[in-house]
Amino acid sequence: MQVLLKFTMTSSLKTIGRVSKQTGVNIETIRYYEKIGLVDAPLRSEGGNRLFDGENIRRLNFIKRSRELGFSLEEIRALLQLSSSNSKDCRAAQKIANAHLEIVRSKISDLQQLAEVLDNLSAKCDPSAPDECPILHSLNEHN
Amino acid sequence: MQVLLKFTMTSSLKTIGRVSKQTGVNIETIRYYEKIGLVDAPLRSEGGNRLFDGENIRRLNFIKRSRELGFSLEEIRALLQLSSSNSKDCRAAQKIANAHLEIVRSKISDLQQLAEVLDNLSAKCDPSAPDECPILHSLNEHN
DNA sequence: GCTAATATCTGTAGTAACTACAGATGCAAG
DNA sequence: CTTGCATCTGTAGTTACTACAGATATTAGC
Repeated sequence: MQVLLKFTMTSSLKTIGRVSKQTGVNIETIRYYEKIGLVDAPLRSEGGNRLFDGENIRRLNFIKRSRELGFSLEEIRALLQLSSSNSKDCRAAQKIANAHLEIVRSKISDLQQLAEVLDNLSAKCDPSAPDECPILHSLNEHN
Repeated sequence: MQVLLKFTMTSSLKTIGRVSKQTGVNIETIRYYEKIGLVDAPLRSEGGNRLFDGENIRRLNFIKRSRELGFSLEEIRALLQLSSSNSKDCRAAQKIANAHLEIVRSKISDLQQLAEVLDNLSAKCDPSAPDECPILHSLNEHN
């Protein structure tokens, strides 16, 4: 009890709702990250509510930013390890980022081809012509 | 039995394995499509094995091509309806395709931004510098 | 101090579009 | 007629969450 008071004075622990608002990570998602061991379990109040310290929050922000860059949770798990290890292995981090970049680039290329095909199909459509729709036709017949 | 024989003579029914190879749709996936009602249940042999006719196979090809264009199963469900309705509603098909095209374009744009950020981060990396990795740094600090 | 309202808790089930089994049959070839 | 491959059903796993239900915790107002 006294220990807890000391803590709140020096490091201002926050409830999950506040943390969620501050980091932009959904409450359920925070609990999910804890469940799969992506973040450490935070302290608890007497009644059992989670209380997050600055380090907990920093990690959530790290994850949030990484997700925004499209990293998978497993990639993030690796990045978090690199980040917290004292070696700060830049080479390893770069490797993960480059592998991810490759995937992103190949997705872009796939989607660009898709967009072109779809665009062509749609352009050929003449809604006033009652007979055959080029889109449905193309899906029905093999190229 | 006689009916079945007649059928096999005129329309050459195929087992799921053959159909899978012919269409490139996985066996389990074919069964899955049947389960969710995306394709009709095919005929069955006396022993209970599925036997696919030409129409079954045409539908699977339609779905395969649509998936390759990135349509969701629900979009495909609608396209299949349009395709089999006697109206052949081109306007409706074009609407689905255009909506899909929009999504694809916005994904491309998102991914391009991602690629740029990742590329910048990776480029700034100097693996020989032992101290701070720009990637990890960027993920740790808020922009 | 007490009550009402709000926040949080755990645990489970649902999402999309499959894939991967296990254990039981079907079927075709030798 | 047996051996072996193909199929069958049904269930659980995948990714990264989200959405409950029903039970407590906490806080604000009186």
